[in-house]
Amino acid sequence: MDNLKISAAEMQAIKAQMKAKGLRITPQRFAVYANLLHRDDHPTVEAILTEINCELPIASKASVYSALTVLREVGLVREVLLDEGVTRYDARITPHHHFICQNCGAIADLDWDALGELPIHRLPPGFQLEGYEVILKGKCDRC
Amino acid sequence: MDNLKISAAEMQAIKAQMKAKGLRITPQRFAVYANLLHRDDHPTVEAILTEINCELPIASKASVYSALTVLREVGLVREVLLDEGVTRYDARITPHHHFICQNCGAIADLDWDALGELPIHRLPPGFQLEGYEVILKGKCDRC
DNA sequence: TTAAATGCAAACTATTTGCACGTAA
DNA sequence: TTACGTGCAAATAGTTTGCATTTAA
Repeated sequence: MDNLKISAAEMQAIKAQMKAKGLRITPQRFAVYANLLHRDDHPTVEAILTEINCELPIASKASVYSALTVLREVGLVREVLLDEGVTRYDARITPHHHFICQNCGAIADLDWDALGELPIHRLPPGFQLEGYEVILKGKCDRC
Repeated sequence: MDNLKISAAEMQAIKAQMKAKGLRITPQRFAVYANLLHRDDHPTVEAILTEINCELPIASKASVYSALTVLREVGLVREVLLDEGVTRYDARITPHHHFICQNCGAIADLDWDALGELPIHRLPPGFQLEGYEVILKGKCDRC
């Protein structure tokens, strides 16, 4: 059912999270969410599809899109707009920033407290701030 | 040739900028760049196309894509990844941040110095920072 | 049992490409 | 004059949709 080696306990925990959001547990949805939880490379739909179908076919592309849509709707995953033309997904929903390597394109998560509180001097009048995200660019450790 | 009312002087200035980058001046390229310089709504290709062809047809969609590609290559315009599925363009190349209204989707520029210097506590070892951009989310003045 | 999810294929949208023709320098 | 740009149409890539079939609860 799944090419990840996860304990039964963790499997239950993941399912519990999904149930708590009112989602029906299907093998496809579980595979997508579990896969996303176990990687930190902000994969595209294509990449998720390849990994979960690696050993034996489990989900179609349409189902991956569908699973991601509901998972996003209930707030278990979010999409990241860091790449041209493709949407990438992330199951890490606690606030954090992103570092993009301009050499190899790698995307690294940056803990929220790696940056201090953002000093906002002046927001245009009438604007209400609800959140922010910083995108850092440069060279990663491997480049 | 163009539905914008710009002075001959400004026209020359724009052409000079393009020539300085080694670009051949064609009506299509000029229209695209001049249009982009005169708006601040980070338009999509579709929006640019509509505006420059508003009075009389001047450019095809392929030419707008082509113009944007060269303009981007020489650094006169940049793309902004703030929207799902579409690439938006910006002729404002000096560093600035973006505010996205989560209600109406409007994208507003935020001057660089509206925010203070970003306090970077700890960057992972081996990472070299070259620049950053902040994306703020909330409600704009009209919502 | 049954409302909801899946899979497939077709539709759609954004973008790219190939090539004959036109034009800026 | 000629290398380069344009326009059109066809190709590609990412994503969405319609519908018959299957399945989780």
